[in-house]
Amino acid sequence: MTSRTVTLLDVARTAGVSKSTASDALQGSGRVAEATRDRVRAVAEELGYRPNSAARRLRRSSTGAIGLHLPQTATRLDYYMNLAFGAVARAQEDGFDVVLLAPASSMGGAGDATGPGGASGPVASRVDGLLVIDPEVGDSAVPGLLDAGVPVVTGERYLGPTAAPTGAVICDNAASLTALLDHVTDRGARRPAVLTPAGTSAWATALRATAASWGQEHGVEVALRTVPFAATPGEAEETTLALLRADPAVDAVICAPDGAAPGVLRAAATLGRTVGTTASDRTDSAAVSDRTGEEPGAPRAEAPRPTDDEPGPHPRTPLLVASCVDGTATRSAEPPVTAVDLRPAAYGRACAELLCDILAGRTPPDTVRLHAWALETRASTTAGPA
Amino acid sequence: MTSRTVTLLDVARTAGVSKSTASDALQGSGRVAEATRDRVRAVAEELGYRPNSAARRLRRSSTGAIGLHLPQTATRLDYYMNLAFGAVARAQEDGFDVVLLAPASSMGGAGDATGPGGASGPVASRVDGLLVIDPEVGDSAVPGLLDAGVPVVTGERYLGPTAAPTGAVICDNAASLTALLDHVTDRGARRPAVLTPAGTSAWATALRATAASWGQEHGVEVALRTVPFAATPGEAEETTLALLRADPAVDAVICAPDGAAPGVLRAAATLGRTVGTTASDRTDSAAVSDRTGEEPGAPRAEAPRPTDDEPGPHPRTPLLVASCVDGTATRSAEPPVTAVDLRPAAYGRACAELLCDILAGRTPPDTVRLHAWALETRASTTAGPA
DNA sequence: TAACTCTGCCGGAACGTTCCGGCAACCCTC
DNA sequence: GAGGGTTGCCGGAACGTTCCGGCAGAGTTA
Repeated sequence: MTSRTVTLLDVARTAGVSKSTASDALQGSGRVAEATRDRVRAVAEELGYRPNSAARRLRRSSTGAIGLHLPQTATRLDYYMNLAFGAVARAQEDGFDVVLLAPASSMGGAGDATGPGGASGPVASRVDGLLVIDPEVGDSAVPGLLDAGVPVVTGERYLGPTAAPTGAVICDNAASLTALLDHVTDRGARRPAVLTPAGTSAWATALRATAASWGQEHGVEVALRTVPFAATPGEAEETTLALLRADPAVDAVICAPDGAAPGVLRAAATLGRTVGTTASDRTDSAAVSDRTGEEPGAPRAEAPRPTDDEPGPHPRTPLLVASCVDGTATRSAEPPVTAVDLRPAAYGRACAELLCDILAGRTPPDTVRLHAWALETRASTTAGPA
Repeated sequence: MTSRTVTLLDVARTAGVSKSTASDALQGSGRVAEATRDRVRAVAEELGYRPNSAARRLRRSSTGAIGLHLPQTATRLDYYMNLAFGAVARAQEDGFDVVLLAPASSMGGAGDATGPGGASGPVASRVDGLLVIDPEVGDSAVPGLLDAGVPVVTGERYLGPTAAPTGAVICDNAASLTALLDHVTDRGARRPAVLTPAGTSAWATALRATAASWGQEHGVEVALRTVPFAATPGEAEETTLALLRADPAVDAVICAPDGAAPGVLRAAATLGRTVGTTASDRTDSAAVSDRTGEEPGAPRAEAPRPTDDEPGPHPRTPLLVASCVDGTATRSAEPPVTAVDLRPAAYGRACAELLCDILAGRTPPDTVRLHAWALETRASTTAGPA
């Protein structure tokens, strides 16, 4: 247990070889006899040799890290948290660290010559590549990142003017919203509504376009309302209340942002609209009660679903509810909400993988890959008998 | 616009000084005439000089980055997202990058000698310091991080056996839960319950201890139930249902994990328990309706609160609901839930700041700082008129 | 055996920075 | 006008790696 950090030279000396040979042996480069290689490896292991990453990076002129930029508005979405950790896991496999970029960061162009005590250099000198997730045209940090001089992979395309081509992992958002609309019409909806996301991300843009075009193609009038990119339940509730009051014939609401979906459910409850296809079949509440109600003496409150015996002005058709993004909110809502699972962790992993492939030269820097989504059908659009 | 990257030597030559002087001029170190300093700075700016971080780090033997470890179970909590970005913002001010550590990562001890294509070195050689947030005793990654050989700041204390002392930013969780219990009893609760978090984090441990001791000190019997560290609404709902059925006298539920609070509300609704002190005063729903109900012709559904005209077995006292952590879930619940705002962004910032101070030698490595919380009183524990 | 081609290993030069010691020149002061 | 202090600048040596060119020696061929 030496106090000094053990260097490659120490390993080489102990193994009785030169540092070049030691390096080659450990790296697998150069020509080294198998016996020598094994010996050096053993010595390195025994001495607890840890390559100095700074030295290695200096020599190889690579930083061993990739930057991750997330939409600043999205701080509160667990979606991005999962995505981030997916990216971290994949990047680690190629030996890359993931550094979290501050939303305000960037400075890609030739601007500030690193002030006295100032922040370390520009992003280009600190990372080998960049992951830019759901880039918004309005995000001032994005253009600087896109031509920072390092390979970039965007999660969803960047719709603004762009100089250099970038890699991208994209989702077929048109297809997923179409699937959602098809699903609710299959389930009987005659007049669906879509709460489309505001903003200039490719995701939001595609959803708005699809929401508008799907109706024309199917001869169905689709009601449209816009909600913030990362809408809160309150905002969705407000919008849904206004929507359903203005147009009581609406029988399905597709809420794009996942976190906001509970708001749609609350609005439905307020207006006395049953959620799901056939209210009579719904036994979710009973199922929950059964699971927890093993204590025999407990007053088995036959509590009515808030939406059951509804004394509203006039009977209404049930309301189907779905979301374009799956997440904790949709999964754990009551009833659970049908949603498109974008599989954020896998998505982050795919982005990191593409970037790693580009950095390793395994694929061209403008490669575009498709990320698969999955429709999670839940009680909010089905009878869901237990 | 030279294609070659411009180095310090280029700057020095152009400015007509030696590289030493150029370095001193830009760093503010050494003795340099003011005129020279300005000239070098100007040249550097003009040439677009960017210091090579790898070289700098090699020379200074510092990496310019700090690692951030988050509880693996907490991937879905926006709390940690906010905390992370707070830390990033603060770290940036001292020129540090924040690298996101994979939950499975670590490898602090002398174990694996960086395999051929393997991940880059151990965490100690990649970062100058570590931020370990809400360390759980059961987290296998934590011990390795704590004695990785670099300064560590923990967010909340680590309760396991620890070799080297670390810095810490802590919250007075006992005080915050006490405040919550005092608050609900002030508001009339006679028999509060606490849904304590499972796990071995300092936060969870302190809450459990306080929940148990507060009752004794106040001569009040506090009902206790344990829920997962990052419980879902469904889990909280189930637990609350069981709790309220077993003990209908419970008139306040304090749910430790923020994301789970809506589940308590759902359980209350199911059992026909009004949430808040005086149900008759509640006008939240109407307020929402007013805001959205501009359209005059819209059928102004006089939808009853699901919890109003309650046909439950027998009349019940209203239920107060609160949470030990504030977040999107508590803020946007219906009604909004009183919670302790741990101010995660500021917390992350405080952790990063302490680590920066330690790394800069501005404070001893075992410094402990207190982070202030704030009680956010909301409708779930008040009459909340409008 | 001379002329080759491999194989296995090594020396040394980078990579771009920081920092220490030194060296002129200048300014005091007696 | 010699001694001592200060100021401004410089040369060079690290830091720990990778990688290129080269060099012995063994094996192969003529």
